[in-house]
Amino acid sequence: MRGKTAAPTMRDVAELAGVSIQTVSLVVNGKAQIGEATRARVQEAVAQLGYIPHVAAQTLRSGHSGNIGLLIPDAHNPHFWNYVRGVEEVAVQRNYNVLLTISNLDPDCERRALRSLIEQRVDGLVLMLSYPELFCAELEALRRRGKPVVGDSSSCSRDEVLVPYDGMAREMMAHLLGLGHRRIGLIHSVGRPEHANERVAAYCESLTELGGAVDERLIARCRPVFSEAFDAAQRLLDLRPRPTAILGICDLAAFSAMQAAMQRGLRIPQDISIAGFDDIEIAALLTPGLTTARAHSFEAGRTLARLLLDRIADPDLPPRRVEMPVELVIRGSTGPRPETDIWKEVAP
Amino acid sequence: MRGKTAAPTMRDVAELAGVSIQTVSLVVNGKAQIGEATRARVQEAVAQLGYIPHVAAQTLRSGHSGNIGLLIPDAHNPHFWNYVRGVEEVAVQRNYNVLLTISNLDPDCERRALRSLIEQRVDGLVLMLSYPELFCAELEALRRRGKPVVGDSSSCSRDEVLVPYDGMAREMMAHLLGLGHRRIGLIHSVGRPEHANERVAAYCESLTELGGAVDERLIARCRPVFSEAFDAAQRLLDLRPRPTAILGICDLAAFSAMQAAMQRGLRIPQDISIAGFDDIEIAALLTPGLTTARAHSFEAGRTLARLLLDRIADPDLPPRRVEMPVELVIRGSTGPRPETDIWKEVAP
DNA sequence: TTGTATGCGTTATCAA
DNA sequence: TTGATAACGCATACAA
Repeated sequence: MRGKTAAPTMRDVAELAGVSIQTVSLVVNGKAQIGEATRARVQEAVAQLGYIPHVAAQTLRSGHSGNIGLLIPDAHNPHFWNYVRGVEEVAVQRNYNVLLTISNLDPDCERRALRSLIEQRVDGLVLMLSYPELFCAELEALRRRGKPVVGDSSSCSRDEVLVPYDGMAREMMAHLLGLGHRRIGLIHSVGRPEHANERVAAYCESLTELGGAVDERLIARCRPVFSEAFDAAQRLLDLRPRPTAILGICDLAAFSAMQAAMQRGLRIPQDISIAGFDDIEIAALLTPGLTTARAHSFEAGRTLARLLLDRIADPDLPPRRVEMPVELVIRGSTGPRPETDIWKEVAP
Repeated sequence: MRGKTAAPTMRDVAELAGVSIQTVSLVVNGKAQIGEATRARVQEAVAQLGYIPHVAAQTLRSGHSGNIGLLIPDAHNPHFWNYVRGVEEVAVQRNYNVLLTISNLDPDCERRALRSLIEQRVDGLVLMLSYPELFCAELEALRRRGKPVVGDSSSCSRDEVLVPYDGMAREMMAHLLGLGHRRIGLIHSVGRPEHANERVAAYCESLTELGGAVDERLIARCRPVFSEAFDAAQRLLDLRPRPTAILGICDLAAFSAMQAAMQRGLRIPQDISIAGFDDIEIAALLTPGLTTARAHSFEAGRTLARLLLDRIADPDLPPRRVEMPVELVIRGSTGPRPETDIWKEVAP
């Protein structure tokens, strides 16, 4: 009794109910008017056999799979899980499944992930590509085949969700500058140097607009791994004069800065201010709470899914572009530049 | 030029290369020795057309889909994302894809999720069911059809990964009792009352073994949502005598307790000790670091995937059961019971 | 080594 | 309203 029992098919149901396969199909899909007696017999047979439709067969025949593909770059960052939650929620509401792939910021991973989504003939894709320039051919092929793609601005899709990191970064810098900070460290912990460059640009421009020059040493570059961001924070804290504020390229980077600062006995925000981007859930749970710029990632995920599913439903829809609002969340981790400034600490 | 172009099939490749479909199949799958010239022609045709195999057709024909299903209960808890990361990593290594579903601790969601995984004819399932008793029929049907299922102990699967919450809870209680704590609050924030009952039992037994009685008011029950856990913590902190320690049923619950305590100006651990379970990444990032019992969830996810894929590869393997180690992680959030005990605060 | 034929489970087209 | 039949893209058994 260990042998595999094949799953029942429509044929089995049809035989048991004494009808044709076509009738079963119509009943199961509710496609046509079926005599009450027949419908009941079929439904009973379905229940009795435990019949469950075979999606692969449906896909092969009908050309649509009921699955959408989702590719995220980094499974360590809660920010991206929020996207996943949003996409999944909307997909399920509309009777779609989500095929999740994670590129881990690696080009080969990303290629394999994208390819496997295409092999699966997903009905559409939500892509957050780290290496979009590598996949122009694939994306073009998807377009030709009528498979919609949505994503952030890097995905060159017809529909897109814009998270205005540029404006968010400017407001954040205005906040810090308004508190009197001038030596502001930036932890640029990203998958590749080009990432988040609008945030870096806003950082630089905000500083130069005040007449200052950008001190390159204040920009600490590293990979998006906690340990590296922590080291980057240490390097910033070692600078003399020490920065009076540190801005993380994301909340995770800001956390590592908070921890590095606290380990040195620095008080936040009395001795040093720290801020990040994204507003992942724990930003509010830290002590002090982390000042950040909200990326609305859950809502962005929901929106991405909606854009995608709407386009799947109607390919002729005009292109849409949804811009998330800029929203600074000021919490306890930022405060005025210390009166007793750190200049004093400069070694002779 | 907006019309959909159908994806090329093996037939197209065969025509372009001037060979039969069978030859294309052999080349693509590397199944047999093919003449060098023929192989080259086929590969060129594949590249030229951008041919990508159609998984649904392969599934239909071969009976296996190359996908495994994963069901997690709660997308808000990083603990479960660690499982996802682990499962995904191993799956990708072995050329499987992951179909992710989230039940959100809701029975209907869970039913729909499980059903859709079955419809997809996934080759196996990693299930973390919240309502296993509702799905006995489905699980039995999967078993009959040779679709392996792995999961935690609730899934009644042949292979399983055991996270010894019982032992973890006992060690945690020993740690707290050893620090002198006797009035220990427990935040039981779970999807349904039965969940985590081994932890509750260990809590109660550890206390009674010392001769004390369990004060039911010290067990604060709520749903696994941050706001509710926070309220539960408030209730515990309102008790007089106030507990000298609070144990969260998971790190997230412990966080809310930390925040509630800090908002009242209580110092951790001088005034109150706080501990949790799981050791999610941020536990180490908080100030103070959170004492917790490591659930090894990433490694557990990897193990689950390995068990599943091994069984898919060889259904006759003997059943396996992997038990994760008990590992307490003592950080700064727990300390000796305050000398100045809170008894003093008792209202007359 | 390569080609031909059949069927996987379903849907769609056509007849009845 | 219902039934028979073809076709979706691929893999496999078998023949050449």
